Amino acid sequence: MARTKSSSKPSARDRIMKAAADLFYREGVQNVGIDRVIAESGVAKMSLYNNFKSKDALIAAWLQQRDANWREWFQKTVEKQATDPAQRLIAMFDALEEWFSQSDFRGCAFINSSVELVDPEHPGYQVAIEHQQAMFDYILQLVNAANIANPDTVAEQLLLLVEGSIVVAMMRRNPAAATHAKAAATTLIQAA
Amino acid sequence: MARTKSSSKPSARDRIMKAAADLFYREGVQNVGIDRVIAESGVAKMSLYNNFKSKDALIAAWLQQRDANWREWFQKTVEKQATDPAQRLIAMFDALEEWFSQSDFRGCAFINSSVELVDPEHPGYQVAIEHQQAMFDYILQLVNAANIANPDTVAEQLLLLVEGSIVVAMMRRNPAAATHAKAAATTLIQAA
DNA sequence: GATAATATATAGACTAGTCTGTATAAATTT
DNA sequence: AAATTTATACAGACTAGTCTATATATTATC
Repeated sequence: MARTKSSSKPSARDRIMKAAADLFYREGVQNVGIDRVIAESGVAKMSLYNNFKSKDALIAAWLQQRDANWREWFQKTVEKQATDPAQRLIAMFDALEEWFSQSDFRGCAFINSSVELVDPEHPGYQVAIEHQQAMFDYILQLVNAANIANPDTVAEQLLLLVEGSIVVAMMRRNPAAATHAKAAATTLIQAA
Repeated sequence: MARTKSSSKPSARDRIMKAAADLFYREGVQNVGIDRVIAESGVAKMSLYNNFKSKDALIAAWLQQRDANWREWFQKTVEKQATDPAQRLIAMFDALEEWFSQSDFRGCAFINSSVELVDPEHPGYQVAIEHQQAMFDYILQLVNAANIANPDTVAEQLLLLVEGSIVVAMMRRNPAAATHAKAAATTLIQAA
């Protein structure tokens, strides 16, 4: 966290990012106004607009940061559970279940934001697409390392299970979707 | 469509429902204001509030109608393509591909609306959950008819492929997710 | 068939509040 | 003293929903 040199309190930018992260994820980018973000972060409105040129820019910055943080958490959680690539593919769904079980789980920030933003040209939508692509790339990398036949096809299939389980877990508010996705993934990997 | 006896023009309620269906699906329930709906439907504001007690009620009514219409289309499309239950399960993904390929495809109205509405207690969110449950019930019915072992588990897995392919097709604006889901479904059904 | 009663639809002003973004001046920090 | 951050006010557009009053149909009664 960037801090001002001698002060003990995080910079305005960091406080804004933290408040935006909480509020945007919990209630959605369109349901949270700029006034809520500045109230929660305890920052003046002009400090927000000095650090971000618009709300859309703040949304994009939040999604960029969340993409980095979330994928780092996901990959670390997967990789500490197994070393074998095929087992790591399965471990993805244990990581997902852990995520789904968190009390503040409210689905995928990137799916949610693309729904809310509507316009694929929105900078935040672009980050969301890149996040999904990064997830695919990670899965593909594991599939390749596991020497599975038709790696691209299998990676696409596993991506569907990941995204599908997120959506189902969110709507039902029930993490069990991860268990079903794990079983399906096991079958698909064994068949390939 | 309900019409007044001698007039040729649809009732105000029908015009509102049609305009709401177009706008809400295309741009999302939170991005479309009541004024847009009345402008598009050519109806007075009071006609809207005489027919629906609030915007939230209109959203719920739209989702109810879309649930009925969409599932009727889906099941008919599936069932005219095959009579064998196992083949019908696979045909679901051909129907999805047809849907994904429509130029106005913008994902699942029920996933999208639950994201936008946030609150699970919102009447529209409830309809969305019921829609997903109805999709599960339909899949389970076909799985049972096909005499597949562990029908509940397999139905859950196929639901993940359905929902996952919708989300991926939406974000990428590419219907190919249906093809991958179809291949995965074939594998899962054969394995069971 | 003419008239009266009822329901529905209309236009548009209006309330009271939200939204993003800007401007300004005082207070604080370096 | 200079730069940053603060609080506050402001602009202008948008939000859901209410209200009144007029107009047009449909239906019921005579």
